[in-house]
Amino acid sequence: MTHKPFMPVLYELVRTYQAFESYSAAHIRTLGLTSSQFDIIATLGNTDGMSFKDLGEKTLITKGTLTGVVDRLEVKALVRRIASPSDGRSQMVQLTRAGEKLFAKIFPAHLCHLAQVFSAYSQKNLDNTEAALQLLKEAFSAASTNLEGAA
Amino acid sequence: MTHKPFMPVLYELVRTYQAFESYSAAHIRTLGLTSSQFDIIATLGNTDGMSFKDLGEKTLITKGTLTGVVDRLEVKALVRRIASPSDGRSQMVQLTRAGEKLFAKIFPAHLCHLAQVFSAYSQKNLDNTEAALQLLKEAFSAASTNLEGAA
DNA sequence: TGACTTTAGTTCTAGTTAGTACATAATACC
DNA sequence: GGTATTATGTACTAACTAGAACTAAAGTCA
Repeated sequence: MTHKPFMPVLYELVRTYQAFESYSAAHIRTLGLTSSQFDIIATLGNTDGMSFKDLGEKTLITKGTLTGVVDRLEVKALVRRIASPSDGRSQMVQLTRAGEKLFAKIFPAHLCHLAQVFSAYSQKNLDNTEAALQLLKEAFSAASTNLEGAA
Repeated sequence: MTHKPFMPVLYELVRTYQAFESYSAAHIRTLGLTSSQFDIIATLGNTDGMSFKDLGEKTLITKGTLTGVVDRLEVKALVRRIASPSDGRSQMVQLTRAGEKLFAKIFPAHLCHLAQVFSAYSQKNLDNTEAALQLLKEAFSAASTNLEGAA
């Protein structure tokens, strides 16, 4: 197996992700946040708050990292921690009034920034791209599962 | 503009990239390297070395980061810095004997690890995915250029 | 030749990242 | 009820990250 026809796909995946990240992060930085911080604000927006566990699952930020990101947002008074009423181990994270205000201001602005990327995309085009990515994601997921089975 | 049909595409892009990164990095870690370090070794393999500038362009690691990654590889005696003969500002980075040996050992192993992801992919499937990603990458690139023009 | 600009790499800062070890709380089982 | 296991969040480490300020070496051009 000397020929590796899948390498261009991986190359494009990485470059495309980096292009997205750099395009998105540059805008978010002008709003005074990092990508991770924006991610948290956006996930908490229009909710009553959620646990670290849920927040980590939605944003794919691991719990160790999440502690630090929430710490910094708490210093900025954009989120607060409150104890879970039902589970003594668990903390809820929710937007403060200032956090909600920031969310209402920057979330639509960022969507608008992103929309510019897709001005030339048809719905069919979007669907195709989404399907291709979904398939690839599942291929990684399946390969990971195979490894676990072997171990 | 309340409807954002492009969001699922971005969601899948991020999840797919993370699935790749986590699948790939877990394997590389068992080989004793980080993803960035592997990236450098793989890029330098089968070359006579290259400048920091070229290495940064190929791996998309920014120069400030690159200094640190190369430092750590130098401590492991896998790469060395040598002054450029033609440019007094420039340093060449090249694999040491040990670095070449490691490259010869782990690069094929990692390709093999990655190949397992694509076992169910046809060539046509690969081509479609690559084309979709390329188009998306160019859309980000075009949107970035528009911003610069506006600034 | 001398002043200005650009380029290459390093240093520094603030932040994110995964992973591991840990304390505490909840649950399961006997 | 008491013990073992599991789950939640925190603390810590090593590494990566972008960005900005800096040094030194080229290049430019008058």
